[in-house]
Amino acid sequence: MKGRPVATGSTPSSGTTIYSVAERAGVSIASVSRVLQGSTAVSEKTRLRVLAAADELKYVPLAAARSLAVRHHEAHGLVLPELSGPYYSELLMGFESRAAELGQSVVLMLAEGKSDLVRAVRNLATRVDGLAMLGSSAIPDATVTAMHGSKPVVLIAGDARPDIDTVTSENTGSAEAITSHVLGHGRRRVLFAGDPASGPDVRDRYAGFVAAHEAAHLSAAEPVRIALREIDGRALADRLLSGDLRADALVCANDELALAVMKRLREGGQVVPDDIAIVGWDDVMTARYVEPGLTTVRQPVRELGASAADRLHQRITGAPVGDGPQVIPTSLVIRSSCGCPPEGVSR
Amino acid sequence: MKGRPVATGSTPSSGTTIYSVAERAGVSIASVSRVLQGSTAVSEKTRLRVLAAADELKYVPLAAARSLAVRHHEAHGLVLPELSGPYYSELLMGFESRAAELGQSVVLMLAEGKSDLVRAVRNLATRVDGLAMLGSSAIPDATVTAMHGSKPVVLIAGDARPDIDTVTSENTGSAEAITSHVLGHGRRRVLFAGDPASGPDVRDRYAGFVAAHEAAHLSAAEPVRIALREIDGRALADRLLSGDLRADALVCANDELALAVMKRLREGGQVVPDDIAIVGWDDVMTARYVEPGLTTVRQPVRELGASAADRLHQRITGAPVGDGPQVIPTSLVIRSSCGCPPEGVSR
DNA sequence: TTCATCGTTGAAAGCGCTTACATCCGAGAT
DNA sequence: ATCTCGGATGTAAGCGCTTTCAACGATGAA
Repeated sequence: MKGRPVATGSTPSSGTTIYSVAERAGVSIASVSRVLQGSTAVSEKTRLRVLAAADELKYVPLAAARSLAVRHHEAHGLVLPELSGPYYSELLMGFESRAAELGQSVVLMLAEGKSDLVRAVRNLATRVDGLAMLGSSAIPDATVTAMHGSKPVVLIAGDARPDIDTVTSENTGSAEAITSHVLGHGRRRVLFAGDPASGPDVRDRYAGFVAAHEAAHLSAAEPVRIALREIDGRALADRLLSGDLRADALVCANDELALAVMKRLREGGQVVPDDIAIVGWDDVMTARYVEPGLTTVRQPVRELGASAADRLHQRITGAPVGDGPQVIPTSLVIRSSCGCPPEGVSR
Repeated sequence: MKGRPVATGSTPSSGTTIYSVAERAGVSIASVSRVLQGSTAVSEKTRLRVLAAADELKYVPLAAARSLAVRHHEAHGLVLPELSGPYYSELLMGFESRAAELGQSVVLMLAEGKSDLVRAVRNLATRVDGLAMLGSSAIPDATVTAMHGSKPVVLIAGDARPDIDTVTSENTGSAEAITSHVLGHGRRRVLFAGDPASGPDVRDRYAGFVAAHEAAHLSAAEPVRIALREIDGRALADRLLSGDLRADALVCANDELALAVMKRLREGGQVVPDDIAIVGWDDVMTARYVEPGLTTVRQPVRELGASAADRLHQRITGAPVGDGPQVIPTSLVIRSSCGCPPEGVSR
């Protein structure tokens, strides 16, 4: 027997190592490891003894030690800009649950407030087998490029780069659809709210907006370049109210913005959709609670997250992977803020 | 020189170990480790050489190896039931950002959908220094008890147990305040919606509800024991509409419920607050968008999360800690669903 | 009875890092 | 010039686990 200090037994589960289990079962640590890994070649007898011992001691192998030995972590990293609103939460839920199914832990990091992001990400990378990150402007390209090459990386809702895996939801098509829908209501002075430069999502949505106009032989207005928060929406509404900006319809790059505009506009005496139609993106909870209900594009964000976890895992394990970016379809949900009669059905 | 296989240099940052750095700097790995730990006793000269080498190689120590050597992980575990709605997201944001400030990674786990939760948690525990978990019924007591004793555990919004650290937001007092407020509007048939058995939060809120009645020499109705989701709210509204239940005011255990009830009631022709007053809990985004605005209790959830991270870290490092459960104050935000005139101010 | 074979098992070598501990060397004291 | 002391550095022993490799019976064949 090796003259090795052994757990005192004072602490229940912490401090119990593979040595304790081996001792208790009367076998070598190699055997313990073997049965716990479900490995080959262990007699049924020792199998049982070890299992019993492990069970009594509530033994769970220390992740760090295992990682060191097997040279991977059984963990996925996820970096998101922040977590307000339903979008990222849903994404995270999808990601976590799929990762868990794959036996992977997830270590999460929020970019917001980190002063040295690439340092933080690089540090995160030392404890996971691969990274999924959101491809928005909140996470600079340099950050992802810095990681790529050393560990598998998948970009969520990011730009399709030939060298990096991407999962994204369909944007241009649904943008074209929702814009056409608005145009179909006879609106002719329609504005797009959101900054195409803020990320691929918004950029593609604006592209769809333009495409819809072209399809109708109309010319699309320049985007109103603002951020997507409530405060920006209020500001936009004020410009509309003051006549600084004119429009009979507004395609907003997300619901938060759309909702904020709508509220302020109504406070200012405008009526939606009669005076101005408004549509958004995401189908947040509030969208179906406001009056009129907000017409919007629903993204299966949860699936997006799950896809990201899947793709990442495939890259890590070296499984065969389809090549192009994976795109998840979206759907239009029609309510009445676009000009449709109330009780409109989603289609 | 040790006859040790050294990184090939083919992969940029992965594969660079402390050995590569040492070699490049022309020093021993001990020295490298020393300067990277900011340890004592390194000459300025080697310091610089090592720093330079590490920088060129983009070296970051492998977390697992370090963990194994120093016997801790520099990571906090967090287990939440799920992530829908703003409550958990906010909590998570607060937790993550404080943890990051403390130099801790956070590994997240969602209870929802895990078939063997205690196994999952026990596994999680092998890669973190301590665990924070939400003290709701979604996470059975057995789970937390299983961990407690082996690693530091802090319960969020859980029952104050003498043996376990708890951070929680104030419930009973604000419940009493909001209930009194409703009573103050002359309502006499007020119902509480939510199941006190579903967790300490709801239980304490109901306690406050009762206390408010007692203070007014009224007798409090039994709680309407339902879950806190939209669907439950709709069902409740239907019972109200059908006359199965009668009330002139409703204190809901969260906003999601309140909002759902309110919407359905109005669809059914009731007017809020004239026919029935409704108040909720959490101050979600929708609460200020609906008509009438929802009177509710705002919890500083983010702070709650940060507190949890703090407390956990104190326990892990063995820092001195105040003893009782830490409770975060809440505030009433008065809008008009309670019967106050529109443009009510929060107080 | 002897030998080859195969299934089981343990010894031991790492995985990459930290950290006593020993060693070395130059500076100040005598 | 010799001795002592202390700062800087290297050596090596782990941290807890996996996994190769060799050793060990026991078994069936010859």
